[in-house]
Amino acid sequence: MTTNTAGTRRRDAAGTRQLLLDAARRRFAADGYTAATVRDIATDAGVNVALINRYFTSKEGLFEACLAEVGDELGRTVDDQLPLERIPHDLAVRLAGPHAARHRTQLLLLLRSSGDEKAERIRVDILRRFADRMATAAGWQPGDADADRRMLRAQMTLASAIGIALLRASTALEPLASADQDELAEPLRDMFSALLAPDR
Amino acid sequence: MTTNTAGTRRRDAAGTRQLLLDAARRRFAADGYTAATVRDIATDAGVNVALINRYFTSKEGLFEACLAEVGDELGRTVDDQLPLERIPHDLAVRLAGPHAARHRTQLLLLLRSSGDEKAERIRVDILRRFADRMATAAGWQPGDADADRRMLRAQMTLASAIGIALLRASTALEPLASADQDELAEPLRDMFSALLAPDR
Amino acid sequence: MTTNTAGTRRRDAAGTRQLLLDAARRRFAADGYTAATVRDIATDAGVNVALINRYFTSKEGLFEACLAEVGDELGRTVDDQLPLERIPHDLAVRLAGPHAARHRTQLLLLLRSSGDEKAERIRVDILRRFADRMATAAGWQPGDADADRRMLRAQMTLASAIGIALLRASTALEPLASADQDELAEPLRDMFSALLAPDR
Amino acid sequence: MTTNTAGTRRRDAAGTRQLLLDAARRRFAADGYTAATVRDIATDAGVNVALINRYFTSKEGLFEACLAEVGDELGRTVDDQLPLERIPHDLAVRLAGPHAARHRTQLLLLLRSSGDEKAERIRVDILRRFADRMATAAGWQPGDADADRRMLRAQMTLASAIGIALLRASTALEPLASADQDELAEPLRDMFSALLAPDR
DNA sequence: TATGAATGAGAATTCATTCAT
DNA sequence: GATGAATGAATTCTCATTCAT
Repeated sequence: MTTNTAGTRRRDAAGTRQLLLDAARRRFAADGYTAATVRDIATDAGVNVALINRYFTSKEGLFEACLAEVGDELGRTVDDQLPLERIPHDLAVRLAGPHAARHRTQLLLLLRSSGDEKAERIRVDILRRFADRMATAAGWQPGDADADRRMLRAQMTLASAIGIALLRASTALEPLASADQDELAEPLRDMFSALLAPDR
Repeated sequence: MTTNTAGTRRRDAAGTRQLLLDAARRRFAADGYTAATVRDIATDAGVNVALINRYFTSKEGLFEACLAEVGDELGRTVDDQLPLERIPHDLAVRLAGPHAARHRTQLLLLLRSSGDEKAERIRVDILRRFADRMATAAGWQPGDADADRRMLRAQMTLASAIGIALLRASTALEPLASADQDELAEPLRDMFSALLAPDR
Repeated sequence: MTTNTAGTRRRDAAGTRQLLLDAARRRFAADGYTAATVRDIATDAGVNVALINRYFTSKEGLFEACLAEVGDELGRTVDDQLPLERIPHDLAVRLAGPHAARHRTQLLLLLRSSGDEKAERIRVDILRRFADRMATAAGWQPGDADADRRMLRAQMTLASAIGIALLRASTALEPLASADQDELAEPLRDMFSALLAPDR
Repeated sequence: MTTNTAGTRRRDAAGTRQLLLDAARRRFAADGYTAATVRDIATDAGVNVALINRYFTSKEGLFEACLAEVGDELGRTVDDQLPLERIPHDLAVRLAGPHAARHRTQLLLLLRSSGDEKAERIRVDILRRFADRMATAAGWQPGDADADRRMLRAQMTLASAIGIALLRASTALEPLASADQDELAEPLRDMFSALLAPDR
């Protein structure tokens, strides 16, 4: 039975919703959509399973809500004006900084597919927006010559970052799995400038 | 499907086994371990479901066999002596060349986890061996100074490649999803030399 | 919905109770006991679900209360002295007259079973009393010769009437479903006199 | 575990299908669509629940199959040429004859609704066909003057018969519930001739 | 009185696996 | 070797009900 520290039932809809979102994001990111069960998520959240359907209609709905939340967070945290030089460091913080656990789920979720069309649209939108910002940080404009090739590079950069996050999270591959923020920063810097600033 | 003159399926254990392995690899790579159903796999292979358990004991066993096969293939195809300069091109071929469909499943499978410990061990072994070869191609030796930092770079390179493969396969993100071999080759070259040959 | 000047629902236990009874009767009659959900009923009544348990203890209790109310209404409206000749017309009014919607639920409810023993007893009592009144209207006395055969006829008459009500309500079977009061009256007259006045 | 008399698993798809259909018809007829559970049905049939989905896709599908089967049976057994005089007797046999249990479920099923559109269409079709045959037995032709009024009478006759079947089956209302074939035949005769042969 | 958050039992359905043929 | 019928565990979701406010 779900009890808060006082031993009484929690009665805070918004709080419960958020507990579910947090637990779901972790589970979906770590196990993938299908392998994550609503029961696991509810247990992690310390909340009754039925509340998932109450608040999010269905498992699909919960997944969409997770994606939407990640979209919002990335929209807020990834600053348009972040200069190119800061991006590798920013990503290293994301991958291995003090709040890596939460940040990493943002990236991982972008690789998790539920098969549902609506969720898929949200996911691709986020990826596209994220890549756009990288391109912008690299000083590229939509109308530039070679805009398409540059966008490809931005997307490859993003894909690489997510791939690194995924391999770090899901695989006991050393030294990658345990590399700390500083160890990651240097190669990331090399990689990013090679991809996003090839001409300099 | 292989049929004899009587029109019935040939009773060919090895052939049936291989049909299942091929179908399973595609499904596991595309859908992930949990989302791929043995029924789908058997149907794709044009074979009775029960044969999966007969030949591979369980779904787990089938997954392990797929991984093992990928390990063998990579062991054979990734040449020890492949010079560093050829690796980006080789990878571009893998990602977008004429047999990309089959090659890509090799990479994707390396990100698919079943939760089973034995499969996990196989998977990590393959990844490690793969990264080792890249490091070797970069001219690094196990005993070198900075061997650890270099191994990290090799693993990040591998992770990036897999991330690109995954995003291409699972997401309608253009232009990345449809980029052809030549379009991929150039940025891959930049990225690989930045990661594997930072000093030159 | 009854509201006071402050715009909040009037706190009127009796009124709320009645809103629930009305909504429940409609739902139980239309959908059957199991298919009718307490949430649907509460929503129809414009009332909080929990009040069903507060006022009627349980869904069972609400169903019993509906039946009891129907029993009361039929006891009041079906006049002992109603002459045989008026019964078909009375029934036609019930089935297709201006207040048919509400009247029909009375009949339909008599066919809806919850499986609960107490409700079942109420239901059978109502049916028996209803059939008794028909027999009485036909001029029969409990002690008559052939009392049993006559009671059987009265019950068959009742069953027929309910069957017609049910088929009209639940099935798009034309012309039965849309027949109006006058169209129903004539055949009902024939049927009733054949069953209840076979000797004349 | 389901075993036949020999203690071995049954391996007869058609037989198992039929066991499920029989059990389902009884349950649906007796309890209604919603109240009947697939688990009950499977247990009655002595068969694993999952086979319902295997053979009928869903509970809905099973219900449709039951209706379709009833439609076929009624199509075969209700003879076009059955003279009017035989119908009441035929119905008495159906309601209270030696195989009443099975026959009665045919009628009851025609009052059970699942809410599914397809099932509803099947149900109405059967009712219409059944009423048509009664009208034909009464010597009526589609083009007759008053065809509509006569069809109404045929449908009311059918509704009455079903109402009697339902009240007999679902309610402990004596003497109706226990009346035997002969006791039912006489009033049925009166009722049917009053409705279907009002002019003679 | 009324509300709505929370719960637990039970529903239908899916799926890997086993077994008889 | 191959087939497909049968099984049981697990999954998502619904629903009546209880509880804190």
